[in-house]
Formats: sequence, structure tokens, C-alpha cells
Amino acid sequence: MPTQFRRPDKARVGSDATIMNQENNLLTQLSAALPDLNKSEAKVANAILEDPEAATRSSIAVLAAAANVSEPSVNRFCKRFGASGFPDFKLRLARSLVSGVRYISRAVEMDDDIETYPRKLFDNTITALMLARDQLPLSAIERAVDYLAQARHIYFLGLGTSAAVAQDAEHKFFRFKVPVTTCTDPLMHRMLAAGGGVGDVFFFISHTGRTEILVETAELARTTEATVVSLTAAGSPLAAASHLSIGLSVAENTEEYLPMTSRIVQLAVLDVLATGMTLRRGESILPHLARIKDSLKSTRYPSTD
Amino acid sequence: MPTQFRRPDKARVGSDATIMNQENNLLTQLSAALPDLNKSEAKVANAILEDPEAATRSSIAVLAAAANVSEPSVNRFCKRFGASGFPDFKLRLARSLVSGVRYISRAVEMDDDIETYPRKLFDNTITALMLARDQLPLSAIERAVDYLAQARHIYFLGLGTSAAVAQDAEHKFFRFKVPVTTCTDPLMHRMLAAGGGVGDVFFFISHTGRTEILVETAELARTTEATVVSLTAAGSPLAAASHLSIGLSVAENTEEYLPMTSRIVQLAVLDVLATGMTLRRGESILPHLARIKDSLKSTRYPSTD
DNA sequence: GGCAATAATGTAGTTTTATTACAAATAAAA
DNA sequence: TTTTATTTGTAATAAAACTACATTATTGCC
Repeated sequence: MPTQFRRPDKARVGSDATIMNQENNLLTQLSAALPDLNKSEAKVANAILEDPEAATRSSIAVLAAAANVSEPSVNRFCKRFGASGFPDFKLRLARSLVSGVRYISRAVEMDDDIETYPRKLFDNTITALMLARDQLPLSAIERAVDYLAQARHIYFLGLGTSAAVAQDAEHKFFRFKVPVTTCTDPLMHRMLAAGGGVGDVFFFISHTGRTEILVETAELARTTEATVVSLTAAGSPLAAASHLSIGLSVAENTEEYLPMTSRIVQLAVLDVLATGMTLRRGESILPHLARIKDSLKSTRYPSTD
Repeated sequence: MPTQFRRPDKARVGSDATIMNQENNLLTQLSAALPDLNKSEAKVANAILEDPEAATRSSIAVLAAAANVSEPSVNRFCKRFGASGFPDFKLRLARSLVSGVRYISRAVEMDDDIETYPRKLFDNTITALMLARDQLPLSAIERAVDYLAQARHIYFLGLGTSAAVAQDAEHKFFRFKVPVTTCTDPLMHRMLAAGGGVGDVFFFISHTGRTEILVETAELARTTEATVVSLTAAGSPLAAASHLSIGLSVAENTEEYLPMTSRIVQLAVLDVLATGMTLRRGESILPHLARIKDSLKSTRYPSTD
């Protein structure tokens, strides 16, 4: 019977929004739907909007009293917004009250103030990490750890922003008693690649995976006995040129002018690889790592805590 | 024993510093209290931790069945955790699920498998970013943007892991038509600092803020007409030596063998600074940024999408 | 304006869910 | 072992939510 809900479309939007978890804030929905509601439903909506926090704590009877309507009216109200009943509605309401991460990335706008844009940027980064976490190609990572753990020499090669990532990687992996080389000169890259041999791992880092000179270097390395691994966009030419590729799909905001989230995800993945390496090496590596860390102690002012 | 790689027997998730990062996450509390619970309460806790999402939808009877305990046991459990009863508990649980960081951030253990440790590392990073986001010293950031926007020359100075961060910063800020210099040689640092003049901004990056040679360089720069800004631990010697310090308090890094979260937070803050700079410059800078971005197009294989 | 027809709302009863009181079982201490 | 405290479950009670249906508004039409 389609007459039960005047606006079946609205009700559908409601349930979709909850599947999307956030962003379509239930409170926003409520006030948006306000003009389309009938009298008692509007009373309920207003009562909730007045003090949503309290609403989540109330029983259906209390809320009905606060809104001056009957209990079934409240119940019908809840169902109209896609909930299975009053308790379910309260649950959804409680969720949308939490000021958490917005799952939809928000672009910074030119008139954003200091209260706004730092939060947006952090939220975008956090969202990107969450996305990457849930789409992590674990088997590729595991195999990459295999290669790295067995490597006699690791070369981290990247250009531009990825050069900084490569440098960071060098800073991590030298600790495993493996010779690590980073360099940013593409001609040097070629020469290193040409000289690759058994046990050498060339680890390419690139956000797009489309930089010609880097792809060519990867192809050159492939002609040797060396192993070619890449951390780059899934399905890119660089990925195709590699023995093994850790494919990421970081949707860098096209409107952004500065590279941001992609390199942070890359760094996080390199943390994972380094950790995987530590686990592979077993307990015996821990004292070694500790020694390296302690070697810096004497360069620092003593900490008070 | 350091916490980052901890043996399972020492897996004690009590009032760990890293956990305080999380706002009052109920899941965190649950697993923290796990060892102190009696049999049936532990059963309930485990049942909830196994599928918290489902728990919020279950009735007390269903959850009791899932945990193999009686309904009153579930009820007692809820009250023990400060809830007024089961429905209230479900509400709180629903809230702590919103953040998206479902799995408790905790130390990687030597017997973690591929399904476990990548997630832990990502969650640790995400948690660190959330914490930093909520404690961001906005006024310091705003002033830093002021300095950077007016700079005639910016020097990003960092050592070790922070060197990679400095390199990344260089890669961002040169786009604003300001001369940017990065270097990792501490002797070079000193010479640059000694030669500082009006309009020069020395931007120091350091996780601990206690590296003697870097602090000395900062002090040296202070003796000139240059401006000294630092991105480092709040209250550290480096912060004290600076005109302006963006103080971060990334907790858990000290016990880790490998530097992880701190540099990612630093990078995120530098993104904020670069964005602040873009906003300060106004719309007129956008075509310039676009031109720089486009300049790379011809180096890439054409994208299909 | 009055009379359907329909939608909106409330009443009362039913079902589900949660809580409480208390007893049985278990563990700890004497 | 007996006693005592603690934990856990059973059964009864209370509370909450839901449903069917009756009543009351609202609308459209003559």
C-alpha cells in the first residue's frame, strides 16, 4: 500500500544515508523534511531538534509527552525516516550526533578560515588512510616483504614528492642491515637499473605511475636479474612494468594544486612494509634496532620525563 | 620493553598513554578492562568486541545468547561500564563506532599476521592524526603562515626522519615563488643560520626538539635578523629557542623502534601551512599553481580517464 | 455547506524487551 | 570440611515498544 508514506522517495534516501554512515546527518534530514511532515510528525521532529541529545536518552513515552503526541505517532515518525522502530531511530540519532570524521572529503575553499581549513585537511587525510586501510592489497604487501627481506640491496626510486617518500623509506630500511640506496637523479636511476643483478630490489614509488622516465627505468631494470617492485596507482604503466606492484587508489582531489594525501598513504604503506620486515626477521632484530635508536641518545638534550 | 613490538604475554592494554588518544572509546575501555572481568562478563565483552556493530542492533536476549550467559549478566555488565542499563550501553557503543577506527589501536606484536599488523599500523596513524587535529595550535599555525607568507627566503632544516619531511616541505613551498632551501648537513645548517637576515625564515623540523646540534643552529639563527619557526614537541628546547613554535604532542613515538606517526603528523601540518599560504595569497596564485602542475603533464603517459 | 472518502492521530491491548529479587552454584577463606 | 562471599542463573515484574483498531481531522466533491 503506497499510501502509508507520502514520500517514498524521502524514506529511501533516509535508509541509504544510514548505509553511507555519515555525512547525511540525520538532524539535517530532519530539518530538511520538516515542511513536508504532517502536524504530529512535525511536533516530534521539533522536539528532537530542540534537544537531540536528550532524545537519544528518552523512552518513546517521554519523547511523545515532550512533543505532545501519542506514542504511536512517534513510532510512525521513526519508521518514516527509515528506522525499523524507535530504538533503531535512537541509535541512528546517537550516531549522527557524534562529531566524527566526515566520510566525504571536503575541498578547501578560498574563504575558509583558520577554524575550518586545517580540520578539512586533516579529515581528508584521515579519510584517505581509512579508505586505503580497507582496500590494502595484503597479498601484494606480503610478497613485497618477502622480496625486501631477501634483498641484498634495495633501491628506492622516486621523483618529485615521491622522492621525499623514498628518502623516508631509506631511513627506515637501512636499519635492517641491508644496503639501501635512494637517489633522485633519473640518469643515475637508469644507470643503477642497468646494473641490477640477482638480489637487487628496485622499489619504485610514484603516485600516478605514469611518469615516462620512471617507467622506462623500471622496464630497464626488468631486463636484468633484479626484482622490480612498485608502490603506485593500480593498473598504471609502472605497475605493469613491475614484477610486483602494491596498487593504491588514492583519489587525489583533482581540484587540489598541491599533492597531499597520496604521499601520506605511501608512507603508511612503507611503515607496514618495514614492520613486516621486522616481524619476518623475528626477535633477534630487536636489539639491533634498539642499538640504532640508542645511538642518537648522546646527540640530544636529556629529556625531563 | 618497548611497546611497539611487544610479546603477546605482555599484551596489557591498561591505561596506556596511546589509548588515551582515543576519546572515550567504549571499545577501548572494554578491551582494557577485559583482564579484570569475571567469567561471564568477559564472555559478554568478547561477544561485543567480536562484532560491535551487531551488538548495537541486538536485544539483550540475543546478546546474552551470543555470549552464552544469562540476560541479567549482560545487564550487570552494562552497569559496570557506567551505563544505566542495556539500552544506554548500546547507545554509547553506537557512538564509539562512528569514528570508524573500529579496532583498538595497540602495539604490533611479534606474532601478528598479515591481517592484523597493517590494520594496527594504519589505525595508530589515524588515531595520531585525529588527536593532532583536535589539539592543533591554530594561533601558532596562523602566525607561522604570516611569517612564511612574508618570507623572502625559507629554509627547511631537519635531520634524520625530519630531513625527508623538510624535503617534502621544500617541494610544496617553492610553488609560492619563494626561494626555498633544504639541507641535511648540520655544518651547512650552521653557516646558513649564521648568514640569516631580515626576511629569512628558518623553519626547523624535529620530533623530539632535543637534538643538540639543531637547537644550537636555531639559537645561532636567533642571533641574526632572521625569523626562527619550529615544528616540534611542545615545551622542548628547540621550541624555546624559536620565535614561534608549532607544538605537537605525538605521544607514542618514543618507545618505538621505527619513527612512524610523528612524521606523518608533521607532514599534515605542513599541508595546513601550505594551504594557509595559498589562501593568504588569494585567487591570483591559483593559475600559477596550475601552471606548475601542468608542467609535468608532458612527462607522463596520457591517462585513460 | 454537507457528505463521502481519505488521511491523521490516539486509545487500548499485546508483545517484546529489560530489570529486579532472589535462589542456586561456585569459589574463597577459615 | 564448613562458613562466607561472590558469581551466575531463574523466574517474576516492570517497562517499553508495537499493533490493531477506533476516533478524529482533513480534503474533495456535489
